[in-house]
Amino acid sequence: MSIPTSGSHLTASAGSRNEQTRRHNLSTLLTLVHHHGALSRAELTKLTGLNRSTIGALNTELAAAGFVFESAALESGTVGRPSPMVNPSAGIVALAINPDIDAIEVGAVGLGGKVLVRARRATDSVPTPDEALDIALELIEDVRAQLPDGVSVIGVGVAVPGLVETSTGMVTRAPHLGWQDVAWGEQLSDALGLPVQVGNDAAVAVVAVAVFGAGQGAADLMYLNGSASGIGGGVIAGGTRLVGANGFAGELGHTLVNSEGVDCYCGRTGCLETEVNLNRLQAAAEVAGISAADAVAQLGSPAPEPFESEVDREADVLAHGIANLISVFNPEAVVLGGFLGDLYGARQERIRAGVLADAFAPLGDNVRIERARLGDELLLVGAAELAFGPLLHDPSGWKAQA
Amino acid sequence: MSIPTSGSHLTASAGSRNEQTRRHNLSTLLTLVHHHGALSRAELTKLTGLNRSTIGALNTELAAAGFVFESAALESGTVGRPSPMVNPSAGIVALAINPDIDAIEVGAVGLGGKVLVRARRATDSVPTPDEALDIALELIEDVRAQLPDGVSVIGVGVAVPGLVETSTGMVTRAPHLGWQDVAWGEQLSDALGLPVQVGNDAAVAVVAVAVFGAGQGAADLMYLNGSASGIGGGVIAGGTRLVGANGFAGELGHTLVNSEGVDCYCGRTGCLETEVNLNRLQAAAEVAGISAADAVAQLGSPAPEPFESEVDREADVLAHGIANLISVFNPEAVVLGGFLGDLYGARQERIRAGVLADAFAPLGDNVRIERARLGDELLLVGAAELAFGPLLHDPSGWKAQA
DNA sequence: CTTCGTTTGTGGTCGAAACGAACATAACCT
DNA sequence: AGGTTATGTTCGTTTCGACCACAAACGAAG
Repeated sequence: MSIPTSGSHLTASAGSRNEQTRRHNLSTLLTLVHHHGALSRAELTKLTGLNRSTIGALNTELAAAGFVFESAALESGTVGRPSPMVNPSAGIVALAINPDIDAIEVGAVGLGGKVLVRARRATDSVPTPDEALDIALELIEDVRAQLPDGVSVIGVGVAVPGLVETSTGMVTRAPHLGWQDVAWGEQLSDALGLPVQVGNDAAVAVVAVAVFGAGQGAADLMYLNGSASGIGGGVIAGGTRLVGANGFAGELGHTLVNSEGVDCYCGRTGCLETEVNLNRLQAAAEVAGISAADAVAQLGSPAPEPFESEVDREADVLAHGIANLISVFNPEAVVLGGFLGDLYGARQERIRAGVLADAFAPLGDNVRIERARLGDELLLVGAAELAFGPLLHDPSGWKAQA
Repeated sequence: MSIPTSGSHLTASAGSRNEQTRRHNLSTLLTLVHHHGALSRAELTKLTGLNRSTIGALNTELAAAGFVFESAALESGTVGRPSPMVNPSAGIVALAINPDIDAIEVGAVGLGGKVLVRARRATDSVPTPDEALDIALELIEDVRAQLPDGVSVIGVGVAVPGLVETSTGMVTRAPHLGWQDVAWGEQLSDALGLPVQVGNDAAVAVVAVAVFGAGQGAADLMYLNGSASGIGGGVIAGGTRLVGANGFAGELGHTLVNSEGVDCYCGRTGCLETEVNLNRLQAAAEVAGISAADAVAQLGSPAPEPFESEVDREADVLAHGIANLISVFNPEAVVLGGFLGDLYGARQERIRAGVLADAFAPLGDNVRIERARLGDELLLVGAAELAFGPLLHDPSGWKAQA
């Protein structure tokens, strides 16, 4: 027996130069510190397998560029010379924007993934692209004004509820916003003079979950988010987000869960999102004398029929759907956000048991099911991650700007 | 707007040494030549982006090790000095083994993916692990005897119809063979004194499809294979095989296609494999006066009821199932093998139309649906690829043995 | 309480590995 | 013969690791 080879890329192509090694190592180091938080130099040496000298040199370069700073060692209590900590610099900031149907939200996120400043403006109606752009620019001004002196904004990440062409920043189709073929990324970039990355909100969220949220550390992860507009989601497989040939992979809301179910706008019948559905939950709540607005809050406590049975039904269908997807992806963790998280909170045992009963024998046993943790910061953190991408990928290319 | 970042690994960790560059480049070159076939040095230069000098040096090293050989340039008809071709050496061979319920098959596959020699022995009953091992060893002796002098066997790849622990070569559970917790890989390795890699047959097949078969060149690919024992499959996503946390991802035969369907042994109801099923097809054939053995052959030609309707039904369900999976994976190509390939051959338009009608709007349009091409060589080529893995990953590590 | 050994880790210099640039040359077409 | 495309070789640059000297913590012995 020898080296296992699974997981290697089948399509080899790009050659590697000598200087790419440096780029890769700088990227690795900065990414580690950004995702994991402060790490000692000794820990970095162990994690990367690189030589102390090399770590030292790389570190000096990152510190000189202002991306990290060193601080005194923690009081460890162990023998030996203490190793200084390498911290992500909070002076490096990404702006995150989330235009949605009822509000525009903007945040400033520091390297390390902490949200430093937030601003939100509710809108009376669904904003047009131009309105959203104007509001976003105003909010950005507010946010930047609140940032301490000396921070440098390295870019902007946008999370849009719709299909996005990531390479151009074009919003191809955002049905809930009513946007179509809008070059929002380019317009924003022109107005700000900053690089802008645009992504789908679910795709952005799953990255946040994987890097800073409940899915931290899992290389294989499913994220399902329930909102008024349906169920979105995303998948991390082998440490990489599942993208698909056209960037549309991971439409988990449209997996079949009940052939006898309700017709879905996607043209099919009995999709997960038509069967596990916030509107249906709220409708049942109102019949039971609970206001639609309180439906989610009431999930935990005993409630009159038909609300109780509807909650049970949705929990069962959700479990069935998760089990179905587990046999496809064999994930390490399943993270539930939005009202799916609330549903799970209220029917944890029922859903867990349903998944175990339904999933292919060995797969269900080891799966970690969890609620999303980052709450309303999820999209901001994820969008910022989009903006941090180029920096993390090639720190040396950014030295000039810092 | 700037560099797109999708597809990058979220979990950075391993540092890169200077010598890894060489390993990576050698690997890239050898993999290109192995997968793509003979390439000129100039083409290699363009594909890898490396310097001519470097390509020359790498090439010399690979040739010295005996993995490739140079030959005269093709008569191109273009101006300029002709560039010599770099060919995969057929003197480097991997052995491939496929123990199945009714036969053991062994093949010798050369670098470049060509099957050089095959041997097969049918068994009267399902072979025990020991029986299978003995037969395999005999067949291997036959095969090696037929190989020309001077070829070197670099390893063995095994495709097993069951769950496999790839790191140890342990067959955890192979229900159709009735094997459980068999250290087949280790036994084989001990008997032969060669490195042995064991993999699941579907996983192995999808790699063959992606590298040498109908899915060639597709970075996002779904493969579905129909056999008497059900529907197996695998997924290539972003150029890598979908593995999952425990190596069990891609159980595509157990996605739900009909909640009102037949109970499946997996515990659920209406799985793709219970609804699109060879036995049901054969049963319908017999009622229609066609022998079970001829059922698949009759797929193309008009046939009496109820066979005709059963074929239509299975085609429709297959289309529905494919559409469902397309919305999850957004693949570039879908490849159908076994009787699914025959079914597609007979009902191509119907299945295509069904997929288009059912799939999420933009996703179905671009998908290439194809029949598997490598036929009964598929598993051998795939298993050999398993054996080639370590060599392709690190050619310099193998120089000594050549 | 001081001292000294042990442990763990940093800093700096030097050498080795690997790739790219530049120049000279070779082979093909028109 | 001239233009075009490609190879081969030498030399310089980049980058990492090995090695040696030294620093900072703990703890045991005097």
